[in-house]
Amino acid sequence: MATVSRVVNNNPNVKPATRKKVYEAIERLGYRPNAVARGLASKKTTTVGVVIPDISNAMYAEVARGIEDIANMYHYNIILANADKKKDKEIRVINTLLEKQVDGLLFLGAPVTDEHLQAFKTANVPIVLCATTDESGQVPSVDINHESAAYDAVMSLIGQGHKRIAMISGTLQDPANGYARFQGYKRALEASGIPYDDSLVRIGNYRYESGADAMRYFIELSERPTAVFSATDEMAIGAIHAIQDSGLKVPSDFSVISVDNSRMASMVRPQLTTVAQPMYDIGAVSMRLLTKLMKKENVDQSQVVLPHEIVVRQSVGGI
Amino acid sequence: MATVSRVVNNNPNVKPATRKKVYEAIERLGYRPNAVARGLASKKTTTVGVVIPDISNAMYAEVARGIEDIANMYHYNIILANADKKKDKEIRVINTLLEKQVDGLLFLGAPVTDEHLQAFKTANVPIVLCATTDESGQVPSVDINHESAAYDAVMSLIGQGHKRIAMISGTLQDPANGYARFQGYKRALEASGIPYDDSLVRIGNYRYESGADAMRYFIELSERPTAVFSATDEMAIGAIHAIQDSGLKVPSDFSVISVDNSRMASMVRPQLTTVAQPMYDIGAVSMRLLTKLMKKENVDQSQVVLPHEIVVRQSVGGI
DNA sequence: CTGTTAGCGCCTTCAG
DNA sequence: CTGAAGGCGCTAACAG
Repeated sequence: MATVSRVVNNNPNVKPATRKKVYEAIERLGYRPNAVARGLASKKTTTVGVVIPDISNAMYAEVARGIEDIANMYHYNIILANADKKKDKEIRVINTLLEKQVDGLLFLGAPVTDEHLQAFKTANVPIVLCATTDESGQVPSVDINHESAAYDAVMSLIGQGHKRIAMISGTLQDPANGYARFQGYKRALEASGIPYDDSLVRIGNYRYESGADAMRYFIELSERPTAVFSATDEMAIGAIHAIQDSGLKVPSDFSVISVDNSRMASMVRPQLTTVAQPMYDIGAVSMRLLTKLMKKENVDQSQVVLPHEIVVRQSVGGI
Repeated sequence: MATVSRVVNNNPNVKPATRKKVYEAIERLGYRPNAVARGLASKKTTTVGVVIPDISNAMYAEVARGIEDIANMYHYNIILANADKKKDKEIRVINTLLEKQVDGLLFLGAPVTDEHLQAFKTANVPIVLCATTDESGQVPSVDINHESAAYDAVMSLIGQGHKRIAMISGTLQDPANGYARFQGYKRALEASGIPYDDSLVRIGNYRYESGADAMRYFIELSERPTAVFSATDEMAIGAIHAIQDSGLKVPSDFSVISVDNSRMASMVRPQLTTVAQPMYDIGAVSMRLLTKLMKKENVDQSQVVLPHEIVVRQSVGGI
C-alpha cells in the first residue's frame, strides 16, 4: 500500500525492480489513483481555482490561457469556474472552490467589494487578483493601469489635433474597464485644456450594439465630435459600423480608438487602432505569483502592474 | 458530528431547534464543509467535468453556458478543463478529471478517436459527447448534423442561381467542422448536377487570416467562383474582407455563406448569412442527458441531433 | 528500501 | 431525533 503510494508519487525510496512491478500491477488492474482520497490525506489538491466573470469574453479567455500554461509548468491542475458577472455567483463560486480545498485561487472579477474581501479573508489559501485590483491593497494582484491606458489613448487622439472627443464608456460601477477608463479620458482632456462635456459621454454595456447606439447618438449631435474613444474594442466596432451605415467614413469623418486589442480589432475595416493589454501575461504572471505564494516563498512585489501599448492601425486620422 | 452532517446535507431528521443551533455554531466558527472529505466518504462529488477543446473559441463558450445553466439547476458544480485542441492533452485532462472523481463527464473535443474511447471505457461514470459525435455510436452524444447543415447552406446558394461555388473548409481530419461540412458541400453539388472541382476548395484553420488567404486565391482564379461557402463564420469574415480589400463587393461580386452564426456574424458589413447551430441548447441538452445518466434513469434516445437553421442576412445575393 | 499504523474530515449504518 | 462507531482511499511518520 505505502509502496504503491511512493511509486505513484515518485518518491525515490523505492527499488527500481519494485517500482517496475508496481507499475505493471497498476497497468494490469487499471488502477487509477483517487485524487479525492489523496487530497484528504495529504491536505493538498495541487489544483488552483480560477473564477472567471464571463467565459464568453475573449479577453478573459486569453488570460485563462496564460494561467493554464504556467499552471501546467508547475504541475498544478486548474479548475475554471464561471461566475456570469454576478456578484453573488462570484461569492458562491469562491466558496465552492474553497470547499473543494483548492491550494490557491485566482480571481478575475471586478469590482472587488467588501463582500469579496470578506470571502477571501476566510480562505486559508493564497489568493491573487488577476486583471483586476483591490483598491485597498490588501490582496495581491496583477493588472494593467486602466486609467493610464485610457489617458494614453485619448492623448494620442489629441496629438492628432482632435479637440472634440467623445467617449463610449462602460458602466462607472466597474472600477477597471469602466470608471478608470473614464477617469483617464477626463484627465487627458484636462491635461490638454479641453473642457469636459457631459453630452460627449455615453455609457454602454461593452456590447457591439451599445457601441453602435452611442455612436448614432453622437452623429445626431449638432456639434459632432471628430473622434471617439471607446472603452472596449467591441463597442468601437459597433461605432465604426454605425458611422459607415450612416454614410460617413472612418477615419476621415470620425477617428475611433479603443482599448483591448482583441483579435477582432484586425477583423474590421478599417482595422482598429487600440491600446493593447497583455492579457496572456496578466494570466501568466498572476499564476506565477500564486505559485510563489502557495510555496510560501516571499514575494517582493505583490501588486504588479503590467505595461500597455498603443497598437496603431487604421481607424485614427489627423484632423 | 453526525447531526451536523445531517444539517449540512438537509437531512429532514433533525429537530428544528437543533438545526438552528447547528447553523449558529457554523456561523460562529466560520465552519466550511470540506468537499474533499465529503467526496471520499459519500463517494459522490456532485461535480461534473467538462473538457473544452479551446476555451478561446466563442462557440464552445456558448455551449459552456448551456451546460452551466442546467448544471446549476440540478445542483451540480462544474469544472471546466481546457485541452488546447491537443489529443494527448485531452486524454490527460479526462484522466485528471476522473481521478478527481467527478460524477460525470462532458466531452466537447473532436475527433473522438479510439484512444478517447479507451479512456472513456475505463471511467465508471457516465460520459456524454457534446457538440461532437462518436461514429461508432458507443457513447451518448448531443450534436447537430454538420453534414446536412453544410448541405443546406450550399443548396441555398444554388437556389439563388449560383453554379460555381467555392468552399473554405476546415481540416478534413476534423470530422465535425471539417470533414462533415465538406461532405455536405459535395453532396449539394452532386444533388444539383454541378461537377465537383478540386481547385474550388481550400483548407483553412478556422482563423480569420486563413479565410482571407483562401479568398485571395479564389479571386486570382481565371474562372472565379460566384459564391463561397465557408466552414466557419470567422473564415467567412476573413473572406469578405479579402473581397472588399481587392475592390470587389459582397454580395454583388461574391456571395458568402457560412455556418456557426456566432456573434461576429452581425459584426461585419455586410452582415453574414450563416446557418445557426443551437450551441447553447447543445450544452443544455447534453448536461440534462448527463444528469439522467448519473441518476441511472433510463433514456430513450442517447444520440440526439439538434436542428439547425439558416439565418438570412446580407452576404448572399442572386446571380 | 518496505511494511505497519494512524489518521485526513466526513457520511452512514446502527443503537438508543 | 441524536450519538457512537466504522470506514471511504490515501499519505505520513515510524519501525524494521
